[in-house]
Amino acid sequence: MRNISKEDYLSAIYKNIDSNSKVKANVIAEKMDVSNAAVTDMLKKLAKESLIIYEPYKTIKLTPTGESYAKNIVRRHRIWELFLHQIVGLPWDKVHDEAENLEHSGSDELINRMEVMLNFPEFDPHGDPIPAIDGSIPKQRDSVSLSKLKEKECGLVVRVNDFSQNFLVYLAQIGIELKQKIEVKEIRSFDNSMLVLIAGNEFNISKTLADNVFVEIVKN
Amino acid sequence: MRNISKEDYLSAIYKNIDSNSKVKANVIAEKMDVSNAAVTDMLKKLAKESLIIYEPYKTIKLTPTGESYAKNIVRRHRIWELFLHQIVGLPWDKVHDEAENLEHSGSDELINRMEVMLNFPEFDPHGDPIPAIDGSIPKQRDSVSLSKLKEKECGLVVRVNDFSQNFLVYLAQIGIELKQKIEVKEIRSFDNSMLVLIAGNEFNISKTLADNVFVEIVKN
DNA sequence: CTTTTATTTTAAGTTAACTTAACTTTGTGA
DNA sequence: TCACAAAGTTAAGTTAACTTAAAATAAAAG
Ligand SMILES: [Mn+2]
Ligand SMILES: [Mn+2]
Ligand SMILES: [Mn+2]
Ligand SMILES: [Mn+2]
Repeated sequence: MRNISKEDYLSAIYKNIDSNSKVKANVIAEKMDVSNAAVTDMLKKLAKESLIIYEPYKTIKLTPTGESYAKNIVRRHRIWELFLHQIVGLPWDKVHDEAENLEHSGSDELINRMEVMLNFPEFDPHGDPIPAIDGSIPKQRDSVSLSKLKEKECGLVVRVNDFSQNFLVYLAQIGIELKQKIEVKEIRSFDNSMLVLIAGNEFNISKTLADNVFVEIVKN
Repeated sequence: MRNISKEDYLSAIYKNIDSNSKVKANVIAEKMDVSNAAVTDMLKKLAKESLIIYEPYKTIKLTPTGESYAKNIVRRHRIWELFLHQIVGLPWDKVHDEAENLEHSGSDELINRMEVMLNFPEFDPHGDPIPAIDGSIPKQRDSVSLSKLKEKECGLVVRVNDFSQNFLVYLAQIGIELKQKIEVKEIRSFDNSMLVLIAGNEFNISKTLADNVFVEIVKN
């Protein structure tokens, strides 16, 4: 049977690898909300199974086996998210929590079947790429944080961080969704909040909000 | 978070209550493939939570709370089964194993939403009743085991035991599905096998097979 | 460099869910 | 009715996944 705990650790490791494909144990402890000691414990187990490369006091690296294992879990998670969104009609702010459990259930056969139903999708409801069955990752469009745009610039929403359910609910409320066009009208330099135009309506958004929305810059 | 083990015990207890609403610990151990000692252990925990009534060496009974808890799990299981069958298109022999894991995931909200998508279904793909959200159980049509029919009698399939995947695959192969009409042409008394007519084709079926198919007797 | 702080590991202990082995209770059938 | 098999419990031990507290190491800062 699937080992939920190990799967969650591996996927947390995968999602937190830095530019040097390394992860600090520290970060994992925080993301998983467990003690550092628990992480050390698990790292030893994962290393014993050759899923990670681990030496005391060093940063963690995934082995090729570990990486493909991790990618498979991320794949399951994101396919579930998209399935729940598109087929079941769950709003994008609810899919992450459901998928967090569902990712550990469902045979590969079921996951693949859902992938077919969804017509081999490349991105989940938040714009994150869905690893294919062969481990390849769809290329994402070049994007920058909305907070990087200058006045008068325009962007198409490519991805949003699903870092808080409340955040996603609010985005939906003001009309921010994938592919939506956003124009920056004004930037207030004292707090970096922005006045933006979304589908004909103006909204004032905080720096924090803008930081977590990623857009592809477009003309006009 | 949901407690998978406890949920599986409760649902096993529920599904094995006899005519006196009692269960033997023994039976649970077998169904769950664990030792009797493990069952005793769990029974104490469930009793401490007032989910069952338990006294050493006596048979088990569900409390009202325990019963509604158990029914909820059965409900989840069967809604998942039907969802996988109708929406995802999984064959009826595959849905049980998937649902066995999925039944522990998915918020109540998700389960209810699937129920709506399925238009408040009353029976799962094997003809077992799906408890409603209020705990009520759809009434099943009067049925008898196919093996009870006499020569020349006819029945409509109302329910099948999903006791083996292989069994379900074979049923599908010979055209036995819910609502299918079956006519008994001949019975061989030496082994109680039957020659039956299903959608224009004749098949010889064993007593064991007939034992696990339940039909509503009809004229003609 | 050396001190301080942050990170990581080790040690010891807990809890849930199991196991096997030994013992107790119950129910059956000669 | 009593002997014995079946069912159930207890005892002792294991494993996975955690905890806190203390010790070790690494990184940062003066
Ligand atoms: Mn998870
Ligand atoms: Mn997502
Ligand atoms: Mn289950
Ligand atoms: Mn079923």
